[in-house]
Amino acid sequence: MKQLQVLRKIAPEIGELVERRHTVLQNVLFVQPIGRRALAAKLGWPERMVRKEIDFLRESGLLICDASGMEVSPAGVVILEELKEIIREFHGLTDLERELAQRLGLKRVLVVPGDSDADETVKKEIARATAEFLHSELRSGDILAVTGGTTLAEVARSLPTAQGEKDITVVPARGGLGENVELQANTVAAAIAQRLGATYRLLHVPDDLGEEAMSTIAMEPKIKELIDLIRSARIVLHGIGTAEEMARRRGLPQEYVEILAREHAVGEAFGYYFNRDGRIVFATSSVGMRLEDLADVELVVAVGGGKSKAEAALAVLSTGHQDIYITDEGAAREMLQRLDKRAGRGTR
Amino acid sequence: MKQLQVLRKIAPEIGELVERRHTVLQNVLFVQPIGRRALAAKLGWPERMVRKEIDFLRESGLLICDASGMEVSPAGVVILEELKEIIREFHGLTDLERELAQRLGLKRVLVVPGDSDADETVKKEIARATAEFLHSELRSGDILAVTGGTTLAEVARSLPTAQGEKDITVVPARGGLGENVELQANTVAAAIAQRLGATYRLLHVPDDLGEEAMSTIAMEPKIKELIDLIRSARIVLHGIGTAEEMARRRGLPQEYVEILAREHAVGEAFGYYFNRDGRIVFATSSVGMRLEDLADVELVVAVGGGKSKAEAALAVLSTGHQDIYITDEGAAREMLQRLDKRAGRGTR
DNA sequence: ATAGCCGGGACATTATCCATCCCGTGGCCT
DNA sequence: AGGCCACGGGATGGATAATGTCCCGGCTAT
Repeated sequence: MKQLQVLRKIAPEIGELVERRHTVLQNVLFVQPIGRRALAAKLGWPERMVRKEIDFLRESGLLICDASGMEVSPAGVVILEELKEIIREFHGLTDLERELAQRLGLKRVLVVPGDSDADETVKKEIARATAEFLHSELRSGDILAVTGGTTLAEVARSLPTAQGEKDITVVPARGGLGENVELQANTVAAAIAQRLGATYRLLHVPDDLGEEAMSTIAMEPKIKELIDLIRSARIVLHGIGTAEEMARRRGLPQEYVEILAREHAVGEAFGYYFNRDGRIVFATSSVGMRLEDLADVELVVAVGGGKSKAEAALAVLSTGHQDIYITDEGAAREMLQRLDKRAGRGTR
Repeated sequence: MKQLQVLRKIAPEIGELVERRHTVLQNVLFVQPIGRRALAAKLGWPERMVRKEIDFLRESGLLICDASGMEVSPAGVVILEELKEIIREFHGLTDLERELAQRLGLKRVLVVPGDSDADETVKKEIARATAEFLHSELRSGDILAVTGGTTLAEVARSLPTAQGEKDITVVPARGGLGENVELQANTVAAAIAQRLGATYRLLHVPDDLGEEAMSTIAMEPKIKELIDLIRSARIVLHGIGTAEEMARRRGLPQEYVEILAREHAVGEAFGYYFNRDGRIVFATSSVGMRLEDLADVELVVAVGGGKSKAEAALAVLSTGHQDIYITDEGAAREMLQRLDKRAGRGTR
């Protein structure tokens, strides 16, 4: 703990060094087997630099090369695991977590090193951290409501495959959202349930229905029962997206996109679009968990990383409904910076 | 602890780096203020290397430069202190201590990093460690018997200046030994006593007396009383020297030197010369603590570092009278190596 | 006053690093 | 089964940084 800080004082370059090698190792692990050139392109590093690190890691036995490319050796995987805590220390993430949690009024914030925008393996790490957290929180009898999105889909893949000794039900937080099918809440819920050995219930509701049709459907006994089940969830796990990207991904009609622009929507979470003050400025017509229902949920976990999502996350989290926020360093630092800027303007 | 080992696996060069800077800092602290060139000469490093580290340390605020040379800043002193444990970890000294203690049948071995032969500050560190250990072991009412030697003289200088709240008596283990006065046991005893705020009794006996004259003197009531006091010591702290060097330092007559050579004397401790099996092959004629008296002493502490003293230390320690041995890494590793070699030959 | 050592700067030389290309090979697709 | 593509590893010339060495102005101690 303290020793690392001392080391950094006497030899600051070790930070860079360790991090470079950690990044290489992690990225190789992520898409192994991979070639040197592809890796260089992926990292945006000069090929020679990648090569140097590769050479070192290979000679250290942390990486093995065969004809098809490079892979992380078992020893490398162990090292990678052990490095995690060190990197966290280097980045001062524990302090960052504490400060962000306090400023956002959350129970806890989890921050993984890196920035999803710059390094896609970071997203995997977020998912991994989320999966780990989820796994430790889930109890028998729980109802878990989840949303869709790339991050959540990744969370499912990061969960350990367990036999269903716990009696858990996984449901989508809201109905189908017109996205790519493997990113839909239904799909994610099913995937998570499968990993957990849990049961799941799906909510198949078209997304582009009018308000009346929607309420009609919601009256349907079987649907209604399911909606009630969703609203009784003990844990809600949802992603956070930027308004812009989500609108694009859902193929939102032009008229609605204009509304979003006019109202300065920046963040999105399970179908609601928020402006930077956390006010709902638009909502997709769907059924299931509503924003106000979150107040009755015991544990609301939000996930989302990447510097570009910082403003979105601030918007969503300022609704005050979340308990836990899992993100990456890029988003976390950007959020703090924006909060500082606002505070500065506020007191001026 | 474990983190350091992980770091070394992923970035072995940090060991070198940290150690270089630590060495510079420690050496500067030792003879500050000192100039760049003098330091380079002292360390035997290229001037440019010293300069690079100096530049770094200065910019980090660990070192300050004025016209008269460089000094370690207060922050540097703190870092230096914190680095000690890290360096110990790097060198695996804890394991080294354990193994050596077991092989030598000692209660405990203390090893400081480095080699006194190559770096004179290491001797200071041995002295420092000895002083610290001594300070923690001394109790009220103790009688402490010490020998002479450069290391022991340094121990005195490393002791904290304390007011004499403890009732301690410091005595020389044996009579005057014809050495340089500030290295004599009497002088060392006085110096240690002064630092501890203790009382001391000195034993002024010429060194070159015949055996008969010596016994006559030993019969003298006041002398006898003092000798008895010495033999009742609870703690004995003695240095270890190579036979060759001690003979030279004491100006031993040629005839005796020949005896030492013929008998393969390698080690020396308070006037006794030992061959590598720990057998006494020669003894200076003096009075005070005899080898066999050590059996009745509660705590016998031997001190001595430097690779060149490894064989001497092995000889002295194989008498089995010592409880604690304080040394440096250079001597410790050399001793282990020699032990291994002997064991190898033994089983062959 | 002066001689010696101090830090800092300058500079040519050397070693290292880096981008880029090429080659033999193995797997994969056709 | 054969050709193609991407892989790792090696080689090379040019850029870049590190290095050894010297000198200078200033301060200190004598």
